[in-house]
Formats: sequence, C-alpha cells, structure tokens
Amino acid sequence: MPKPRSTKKLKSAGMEDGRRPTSYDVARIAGVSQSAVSRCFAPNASIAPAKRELILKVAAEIGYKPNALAQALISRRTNIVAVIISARTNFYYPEVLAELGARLSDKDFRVLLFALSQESEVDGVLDQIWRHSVDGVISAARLSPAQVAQFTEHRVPVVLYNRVASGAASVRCDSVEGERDLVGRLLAAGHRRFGLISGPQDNYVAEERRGAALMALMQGGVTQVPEVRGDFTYESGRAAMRELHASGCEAVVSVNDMMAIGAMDAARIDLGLSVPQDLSIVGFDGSGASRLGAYDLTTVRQPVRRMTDAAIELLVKRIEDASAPPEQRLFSGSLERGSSARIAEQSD
Amino acid sequence: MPKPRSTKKLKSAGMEDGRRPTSYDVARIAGVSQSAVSRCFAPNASIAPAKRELILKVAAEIGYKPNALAQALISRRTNIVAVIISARTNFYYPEVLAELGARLSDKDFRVLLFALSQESEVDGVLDQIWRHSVDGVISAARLSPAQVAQFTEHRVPVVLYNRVASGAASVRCDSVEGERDLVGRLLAAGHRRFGLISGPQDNYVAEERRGAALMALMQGGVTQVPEVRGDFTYESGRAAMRELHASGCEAVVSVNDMMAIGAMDAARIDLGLSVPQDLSIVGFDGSGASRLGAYDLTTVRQPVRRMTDAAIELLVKRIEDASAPPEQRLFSGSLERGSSARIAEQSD
DNA sequence: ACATTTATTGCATTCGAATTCAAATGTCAC
DNA sequence: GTGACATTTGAATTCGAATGCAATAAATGT
Repeated sequence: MPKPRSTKKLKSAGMEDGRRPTSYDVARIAGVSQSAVSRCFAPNASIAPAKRELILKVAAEIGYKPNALAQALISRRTNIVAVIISARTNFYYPEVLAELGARLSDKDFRVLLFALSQESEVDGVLDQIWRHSVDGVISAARLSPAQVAQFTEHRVPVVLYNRVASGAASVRCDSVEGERDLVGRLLAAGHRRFGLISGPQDNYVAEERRGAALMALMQGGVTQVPEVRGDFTYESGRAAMRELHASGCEAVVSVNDMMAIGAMDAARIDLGLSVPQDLSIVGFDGSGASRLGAYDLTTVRQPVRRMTDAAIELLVKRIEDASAPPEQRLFSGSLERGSSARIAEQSD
Repeated sequence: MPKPRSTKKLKSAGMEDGRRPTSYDVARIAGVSQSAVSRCFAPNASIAPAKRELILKVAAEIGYKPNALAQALISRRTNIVAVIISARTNFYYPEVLAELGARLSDKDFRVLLFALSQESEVDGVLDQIWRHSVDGVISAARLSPAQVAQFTEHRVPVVLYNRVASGAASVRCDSVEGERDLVGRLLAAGHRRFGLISGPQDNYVAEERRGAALMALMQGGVTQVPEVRGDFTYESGRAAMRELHASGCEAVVSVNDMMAIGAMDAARIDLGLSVPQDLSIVGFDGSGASRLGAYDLTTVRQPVRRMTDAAIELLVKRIEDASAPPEQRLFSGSLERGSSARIAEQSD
C-alpha cells in the first residue's frame, strides 16, 4: 500500500519542499532581482560590491548552487568533455583515463565517459554525444571518416588519442620510430630468426606497429617472419608464443606489452626456455605490468602524461577558438631496457 | 547603429545557421505544433499514428535529435549517473569501471566520471554532482557521514561500492570471511610465523581486511604478527616484504594483490627465497595481475560482475522509487588456489 | 439525430539561469 | 547647478522540450 506522499501540496510553498533553491529564491530573500543573482556568479558582470556580498551571503545560507543544466541550456556551454575509450584500452591503460580525468577537472571540465566493449557501439555513442551538447570529445576509439565528418557538422572539436583521421586533431606515440629502435637493436645484437605477435586487423595501433616492425626487419634483411595474431590479451600472447615456437624463432616482437608478457610465460612455463638467454621478447606501451619484477620487459614506453596533456591542450584550444585548425602531435616513446631481451646499446 | 544580426530573422527561418534543429524546426516543416513533435518522442503520449509517421520522417530528414539538456531541465531527469572512483581503485580494477559503464549504458544511463587522486577531493566532486542534478551516484570512494547526509538532503540515491555507511545502500565483498578462509588454510597447512602487509589507515577496505586477518590469526593462536603498512602499490609491497623478512616469517598476508605480487618479487629477487617453499604469500582481490603465470597468486577473488550488477540494480531501484529503503548486499569472494602459498584443502 | 465518451491537437506555461536593453543612479568636471 | 559619462539595476526575453488544459474532431451509444 502506497503511503500518502505530500509532494504536491508543498509545491507552491517554494523551497520548503526540499527542492534545490534557485536564483529566484536567493533574489527574493536578498530583495534583489534574479539578474543580480546571476551576475554574482558570472566573471565579468557589473554588480555593486556591497550587493554582491549580500547576495553571496544569502546564497551560502540557503545553499544555492547554480543549476548546471539551465546554465548550459542558455549559454551553450556544458563544460563537459566526452571521453570515448575502448574497455580494452582502459584495461591496459587505466593511467590514460586517470590522467585525462585529472587534467580535465583542473580545467573545470567534467568527463562524460563512454567505455565501449565493441567498436560498433561508436555510432550510438556519437548520438548520445550530440544530444548532450558536450563542448568537446577525446576519442581513443577508431572513428570512420564519416564519423569524423559528423564532428565537423556538429561543430564539436575532437582530439584522437593514438589514432589518426584526416581533418581531425590527434595525439599519438610514434610506432614507427619505436619499432625501428626495438628491431634495430635486436638485429644489432645478432638476432636473425624473428617471430611477430600482432594484433587485431581492425585495430589501428596494432596494424601500425605491425607494419613498422616488419618494415624495420625487412630493412635489416629479415624477410621471413612467422606471425601470429592475438587480441591484445595475456592469454592470446601466451597462446601465440606456443604457436610461434614451432618456427624456431629466437626473438619475438609483440605489438603490445600484455601479449609480450603472455609470451614470456609461455616461453618459461610452457616451453621451458630461458628468457632472454634462449629467447628475446620485446613489447610496446610501457604499461604498468611491464615493470613487474618477474617480467621486466624490454619495451617502448609511451609518454602518457605528455600525451594526455597535449590532448587536452589541443582540445581546449579548439573549444575556445572554433577556428583553430586541427593539429596533429606525434610523441616519441622511450626505450626501456628491461631484461626480457638481448639488445644492443644502439641500433647501429 | 544596431548591427544587422540575422539571428532574429533566422530564428523563424530556422536552421540555416548551422545550429542543430529543434523541435520547432520539425514542427514548422511538418506543419504541426511543437507539442506534437515532443509527443512523438515520449513513450505514452497520445498522438495519431499517421501524424507520428510524418513527424518522425521529417525529424529523420533534417537530423533532429531531442536536446538532452532541455529535456533534463524540464523533466527533472538527466539519465546520468555519477561514478566516483579513486584513481587507485581504477588502476587495480579497470574491470569495475568497464562493467559499470556497460551495464549503465544498457539501462540508458550515461556516466559522469569523477576519478579522484585524493579522497579530499570528494567535497568538490559532490558540489559538481549537485549542480548537474544527476539521477544517482555510485561511489567507490569513502564518504563521511556528513557527506552521506547530503545525499539524503538532495534526494539523490547513492550506492557505495566496497564501502559502508549507515543510511546508504552498499555492495561489497566480504573481507572477514575471505581473510578467515585464507588465514585458516594457511594455519591448517602448518604455518605459524606470519607477517602482515596492511594498507593505508584511512582506507576502509584495507582496515577491514587487516582486522579480519589479525582476528583470524588470533583465533588460531597467533598473536605476534609483525606488520608493515603499504599503500596498495607494487613497490610498497616489495619494500614491505624486504622489511618483514627480518622477522623471519614464513607466511605473508597482504591486504591486496598488487602488494602481494610486490612481496613475491621481493622474496624471489631481492631475498633469494623460493615461493611457496620458503615462504607462502596470499593476497586479496583476484585482480588481473594475480593470474599472471609468473605469480599465480593465491587470493580471494571478488565477484566483480555480480557486484557491479547488484550496485546498478540497487541504484536503479532507488531512482525509480525514491521511497525504497537503502539495501546492503554482501558478496562472498571465491578462494583462488594459486601456487604462491602452501595452504590446506580446508581451513579445518 | 443527439448525447456522450474518447482520442488528438495546439496554446500557453514551465524548468532555471544568462543576457540585452533601457532606465536609474551615481560621479565628476566646470 | 548642469551636462557628460560610467556604473548599477531590473524587466523581459531566451535556450529547447514537456505537459496541463481546453478545444476540437472522431467514435460510440441509445
């Protein structure tokens, strides 16, 4: 049996009914107009200091806070940035999300998070993004040219994170340079029989790194490279290594850290090999797991902090000046010399 | 001289200025009233099927999407849930955030993310939450009684994740039971000289597990337990283990997985011990890293999926029926028998 | 045919803050 | 005291969709 709720009756009493106080409530109590109250919270508004004091006092007393929805509706500024991230990215890179969140909140932006489990969900996410009129978007998920075009149409600035698309701003870590360095040093250390653990074909980062690694190997004279595709997970890396072993390789390049770690476990536990004596393994990312003592992976670390800072800088610039051109920034990763591979000092 | 701005004129012409089309634009083109357009998108509204068709056709043609801000302002429903998570939690549990996000979006809620780097930021976050009139909140950060009270005042339902507070709904994993099981089995396997790696004193989860472990040890007759506090990180666990070693313990209980992993590396790499022959180490969480082959940690796995599902169920229930009482749910973790500890089949 | 119910429809108002405009007040110089 | 000017102020309008209400049209009953 539903007990009698009294919300209806209280409706007209104003504020007594537990509804949040509005600028009108403050105005009424302070004996001023609603405009005056509004001006107290605007940065460059013209208002007498004394009146301002009074209004702020009343506002504090009754606990008035401007309603973000109403502000956004009228001012066309939500102070919200949508962040699109694949669940997978977040899984390997919680750091990226944490940094983005922290920096955005420093700049007084809130984060509307869209964590995709599949890339196909992007269209639905974009729909929500338009409806919510966010001020900008940072996407660590792949966007098709048609999707990128929607951003221009809707006049919403977007910055891609570790992705590219013509006409869109982006921030990424240089895979080509990184893989060239890793492969170059492996070659310089004398490795000749390689194996490659690549990623999903529809993943931009995976394909870029794969291409870069193969290119570097070819330039070093290595043309036969057995390859197994994984899906970025530990398990897939471990399985891939078991498969690659048949080809008798002595140096394995994995397009990310997690699979490289899986490969190390396969080598040591499943195949009884010593790393790096029998087998050199290198990854890419410099994710937290690569630093664990049991792995101490040789890898290329992405400068996450600098990249997220740049992403936000580019985004904010374009939010504040819609005519600013979309800029692309490329960062170099740093080679971390772990103990999972025998590599040379230089890639000669 | 009043500059000839054409907004006024275009207002009626509509849409030529690159602004998103509104329900008025659709109404004008379809030759109906704005109310009719609105009713097309409401679930139980009364509208003639033929007219509905027409309106939807026009809407699709000009790409009309209801503005979420305007809808929220008038209907007092944002369909947004705020998620408060400490950067640390997300770092060890990206899974939690991914699951919450996925389930919430299934239920047509968007996620406004607040990732704290310090617990002291909570007040600022709450302020933002009130301003944005979110429909509900899931908090994996500690809330003081005063903060919990604010939720009641503002009539915003909240569900705590792995935290408790009187008067607030919560979902958590049973630390007491889990630690009792772990410690019981370590005791049953003959361990007598224990060490404890605990966490920050201001962390609820850490203190609960610490208390539970000490209690279980005491009940088993072990009263002298050297203890070192860490901060949940790998490095702190590794350092703690080095420190504990002086006390000559042969079984180490860590209040989370990451520190347990650090402890394993300290034991093997820094101290030259074999795990689990010389030393048993157990953790708590069942986080991704605990499953890595090189560690294969003995731990208690939290049923993340069931917990997140429950959190959302409780939250949605309270969003839909404000009078629903705050419910508390406690889940049992499952003991994962890894190879990092010598434990008995049962905790006799 | 007429009364009565039911389903559609549009008008006008509402949500809460920002902003334009013009009126009101105050300041200063001469 | 007067005019020129800057500063405050409030009334009215705006953002875009939802909804109570009354009017209308259509369907049903007798």
